[in-house]
Amino acid sequence: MVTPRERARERTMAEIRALAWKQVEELGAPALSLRAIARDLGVVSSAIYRYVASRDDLLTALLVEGFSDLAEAADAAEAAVPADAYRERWLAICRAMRAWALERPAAWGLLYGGPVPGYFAPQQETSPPGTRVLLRLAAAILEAKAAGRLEPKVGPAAGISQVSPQQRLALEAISADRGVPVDAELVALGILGWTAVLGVISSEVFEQLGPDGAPAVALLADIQFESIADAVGF
Amino acid sequence: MVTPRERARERTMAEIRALAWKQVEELGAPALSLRAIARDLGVVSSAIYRYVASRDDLLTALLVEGFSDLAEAADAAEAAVPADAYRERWLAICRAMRAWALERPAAWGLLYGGPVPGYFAPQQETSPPGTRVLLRLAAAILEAKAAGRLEPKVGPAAGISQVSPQQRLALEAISADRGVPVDAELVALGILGWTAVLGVISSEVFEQLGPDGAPAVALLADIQFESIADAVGF
DNA sequence: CACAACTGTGAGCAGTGCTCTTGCGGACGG
DNA sequence: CCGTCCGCAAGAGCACTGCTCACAGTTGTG
Repeated sequence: MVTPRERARERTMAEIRALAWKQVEELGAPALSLRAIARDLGVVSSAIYRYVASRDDLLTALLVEGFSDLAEAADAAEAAVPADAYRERWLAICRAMRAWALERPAAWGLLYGGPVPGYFAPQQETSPPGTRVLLRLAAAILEAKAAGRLEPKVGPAAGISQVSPQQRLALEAISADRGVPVDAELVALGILGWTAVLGVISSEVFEQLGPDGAPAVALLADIQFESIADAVGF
Repeated sequence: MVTPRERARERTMAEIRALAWKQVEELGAPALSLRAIARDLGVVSSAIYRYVASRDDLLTALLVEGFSDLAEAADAAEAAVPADAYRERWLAICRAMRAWALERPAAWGLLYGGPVPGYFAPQQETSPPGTRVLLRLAAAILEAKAAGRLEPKVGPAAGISQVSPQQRLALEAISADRGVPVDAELVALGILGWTAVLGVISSEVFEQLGPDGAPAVALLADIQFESIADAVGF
């Protein structure tokens, strides 16, 4: 039983989220203003607090929504690739992440940029959607490994350097927490890939390569993903 | 001829910058408040504007100072390593960057995190100090290559994938702009290393790996630098 | 129908960046 | 040595922010 009131409330909530995204994408995450949303909504400023407890509360909601949206884009891209084309699955996710980030740079900044001042994300809420993409990438690596189709080119997994015993213990404990027991070398490899991908995308989105560095990163993005895939061993 | 007045002014300026850094490191970059600085300085709020034109102006000054400080830390670390130990030079810079970032997380966020809302860095001012570290890393690669001591393990430079003709043209134009003509494969490799290093450090500093992901990244940071060095071909 | 829950109003507090006018005091030229 | 002038600080003020609270109106329900 859904009353008209509930329907109206839900519509208002959706409108608030939409306006909030608009603000974030136009002016950046910390410029998010509840009063401005109220104005756009044609309502007095204090009325907003009937719908959202605080600015941080709204920010958390956006964060969760953003992570979920990104994860769904990645999932969709991955689903379009045969399950046994491990490298292509991994690359498809990377490319989907990049496309999403370029389409919504401020949203990417909200998710993976520096922390918003004074705001600390409640990890119990943001963590599940926030790790979805990472887990998909990890799954591609694990499945490739299980199928004997992974030949890492760098790091300990390639036999170049070594994971110390303490590191091994700590890493295996962490992956066991996640429910998927894997060996330390693979965890190291997965995290290397993840951080490298984040670095590639963030460098492009945040324009961290000096004046005319941006076009270079743009040109190279796909080559970089391929290179990381090489390194991981696909 | 330096008047006492100028000395006093310079002292006040330095104090303002110090207080500003303190605020940035305690509360984050966008929480930087000129009024708060004035309070700490024991002066009325408007007096600050005798020293700094605007909040953005101060932010730019901090940005330049931060980049320079980081670059000097990196230079010092590199100088402690023999010039022909290319891999170690490159690793020393990476480790210095990470140490600096962990020591001053908010400062790292200011330099390499998402852009501060509403603030657009004047690239002509921030770019020269901002690219110093990148150029040092690039120099290590170039010199290693010249000495015949570089064997890339991934990407086009390893012959795995290819740089398209248009990409080659664009990349060589860009590196020519910088004054150092190098071939496209090396540029791709250098940028790959740079973005990967940024990704590793930012992931750790910004805690982007979920709840207990941070310790894993911390444990792995050095292994990741080694792996990236492997990939680049040191 | 009456009561209760929900929604919107407007005033108000404390904080922000930034501008403007006013006045003080040290530095400098005659 | 004195008067002028300029650098500095003060304080009021504008427009904005998040957030709270007492109040009024509307709507749903026992």
